[in-house]
Amino acid sequence: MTAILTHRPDQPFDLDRTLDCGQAFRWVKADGWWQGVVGGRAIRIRQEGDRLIYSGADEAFIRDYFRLDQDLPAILASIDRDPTIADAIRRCYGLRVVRQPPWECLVSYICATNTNIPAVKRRISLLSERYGSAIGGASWAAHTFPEPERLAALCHADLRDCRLGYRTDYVSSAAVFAAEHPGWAEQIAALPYEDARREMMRLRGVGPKAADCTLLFAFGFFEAFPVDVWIRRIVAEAYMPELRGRTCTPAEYDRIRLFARDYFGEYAGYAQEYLYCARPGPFPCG
DNA sequence: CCCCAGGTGAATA
DNA sequence: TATTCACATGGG
Repeated sequence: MTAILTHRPDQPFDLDRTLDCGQAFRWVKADGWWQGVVGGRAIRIRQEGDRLIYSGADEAFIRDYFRLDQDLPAILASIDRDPTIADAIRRCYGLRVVRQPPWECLVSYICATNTNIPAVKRRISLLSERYGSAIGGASWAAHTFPEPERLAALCHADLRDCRLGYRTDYVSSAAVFAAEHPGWAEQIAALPYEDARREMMRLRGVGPKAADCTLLFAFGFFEAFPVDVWIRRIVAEAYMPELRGRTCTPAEYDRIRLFARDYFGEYAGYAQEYLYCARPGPFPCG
C-alpha cells in the first residue's frame, strides 16, 4: 500500500541529500525510488516537491525517522554563523539528520573506521543478507539487520567474511555486550551527552569518532560533532588554521569538537553534517 | 608500487 | 601525556 505525506512548505526536506550524504548505509536508489530497511520495515520512498510517496511504514514512522517535525529552519539559523557554513547550508538545504536504530548504527560506525563509505555499505549489506531475516511482501530482497544475538553466535571466520577485516573482533564483542545488556540503548539515551560518550567509548573499536556518530545519528545528541579526516580538513581550513599535519590526536579531536560545540551551539551536529555533505569530496552535495 | 578512506588500540618514551 | 605503528580492505 502506497501512501502520500505532504510536509509543510516552511519545513524543508530533501530526500536525496538526506539519504545520499553518508549518514545511513542501507538505502539504495533504484528506478527513482529509495529502498531501505529501517527497524525491520522494508521501505520504498520518493519525493515530488513537498510530497513524499512511500510504502512499508506508516506516517508516524516516516515522520519520526526523518525527523520531519524538527524545526529545520530554526536549527539552520542557529548554526549559520559565517560564510563557510552558510555556503554548506545553501548547498545541502533540506538535509535532515535521521533517527537510526542504535544497534545497526553502532555496528555501522565500528565498520567505518579507516575505510570509505562504499566499503561500509558493502559490509552492512553483507551482514544483513547473510544473517538478517528476510522481510516478506517487499518488492526487493529485503533483510533486517541481524540482532546482536545472531552476530554474537557467529564464528570469527563467518563474521570476517563480511569484509570486516580487523574490525571483526570489535563487532563480535559489541554483539556479545548488546546481547548481554538488552537495555544498553535505553541506558545510553537516558544519560547526558558526555556521560553517554564515555560509556560508548568503553566498547572495543569505539573511539571518539564512532561514539559521536552513534550519539548523533541514532540517539539524537545534536551537540555531538564527529571529527573524521574530511571534517578535520574543513575545520582546519576555515576555523583553526593553526592545525598542522594530517593525523588527529585525541587532544586535537577534543579541541575541534569543543570548539564546534561552543561556536555552532547545541546543534553543532547539524553543522558537522552540512559541512561534511558539502565537502569537496567524492560525494559532494549538489 | 604508491596513497587514501566518516579511526582505534597497543606499545613506547 | 604525546608519538608511533599495525591493522584488513578496496579503489584510484
